[in-house]
Amino acid sequence: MHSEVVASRSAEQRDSSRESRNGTPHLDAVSLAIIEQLQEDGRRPYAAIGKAVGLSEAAVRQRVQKLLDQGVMQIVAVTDPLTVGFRRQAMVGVNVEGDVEKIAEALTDMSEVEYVVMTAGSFDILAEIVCEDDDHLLDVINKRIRALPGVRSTESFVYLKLKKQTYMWGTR
Amino acid sequence: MHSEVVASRSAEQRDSSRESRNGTPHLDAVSLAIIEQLQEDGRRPYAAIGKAVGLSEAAVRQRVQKLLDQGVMQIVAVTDPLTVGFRRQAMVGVNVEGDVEKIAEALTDMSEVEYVVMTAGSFDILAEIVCEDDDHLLDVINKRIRALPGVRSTESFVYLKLKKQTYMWGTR
DNA sequence: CATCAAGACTGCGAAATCCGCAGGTCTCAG
DNA sequence: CTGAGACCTGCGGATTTCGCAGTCTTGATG
Repeated sequence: MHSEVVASRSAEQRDSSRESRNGTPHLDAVSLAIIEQLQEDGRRPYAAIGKAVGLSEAAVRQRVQKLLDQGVMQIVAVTDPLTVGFRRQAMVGVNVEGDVEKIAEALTDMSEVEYVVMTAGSFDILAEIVCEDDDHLLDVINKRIRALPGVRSTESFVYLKLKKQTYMWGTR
Repeated sequence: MHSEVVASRSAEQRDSSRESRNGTPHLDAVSLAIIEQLQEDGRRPYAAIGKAVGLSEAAVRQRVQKLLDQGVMQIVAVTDPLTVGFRRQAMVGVNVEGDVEKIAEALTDMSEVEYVVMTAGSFDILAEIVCEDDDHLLDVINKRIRALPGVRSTESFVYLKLKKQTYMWGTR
């Protein structure tokens, strides 16, 4: 039993503050294991996590706090907005001429936009938007997004039904 | 201060177990407020939530437990897999001939697939996949997804950079 | 080589939180 | 009128969280 992550301490343990080239903090195996635990249950007690990854309660607590502070992970409640009820949701593919980053930034600033990712392929950006109703959705897409200078075209995919939503990478 | 959700108790308070036509439980204003609290911080103590929404600690605890049991929400750690490091991620649009639901089901069963949604528009399904590396990604898209009987075509959008990821609907 | 600073872990009380459970209230059905 | 169901509050006891002091290792410095 006890699938501990031994990690032998003298190894690359000490470098969880080192930065990799893209500016994001390096994560060792123990932190990954902690994240996995919290992907299963965001409220799992530190002591239980510690037992699972082979660390003391206090150490886990310090690591989790750092991961949160660094923005590497967040512990939140997630729902399917459609299930919750009164919303319209859609994915919007955007084509940009000029500075893609700038458009992505503009989308990020919209409160209706939950998710923005820059992609390779026939869209430059994918953005997920959550709205009150059809009118609101229409307004955001046509009046706000298409109006951004540099947006060449958009294509919308209105959500009909969410079938899966997990956060379990690493756990396999 | 104290943005309490009064809810007057005699009103539509008593029906949080009633089902709306699509089989999902009805949520009253108080449960929504609780979810909002947990969208800000998934580990917020029940007593603090109770103070914010005007309920006792025990009542909040019971409601949260029920929301989790019903699958209306989950409390989890979320990260950007790309930030965490060693992964390739992509959104795949799928066109189906025949039973869309069945294909969606098949995608749901794949561990690399994190997110599946049925949509209206030029794709029938959007699926987000998380992979170890390019080989793995290629394998999943070409060998596994395209091989499903009923999949007419797919189009992939490889993630370059995640710009935004929030869970704050309702909080605005 | 001795020393010092930084980073990470452990141990440990005190304070806060979580948890189960025993009522109490209200509503609806019979 | 009565019972069942749903939801709420209050309350101890068990757990967990929290802050902090102390230890150990690593790496830089004189």
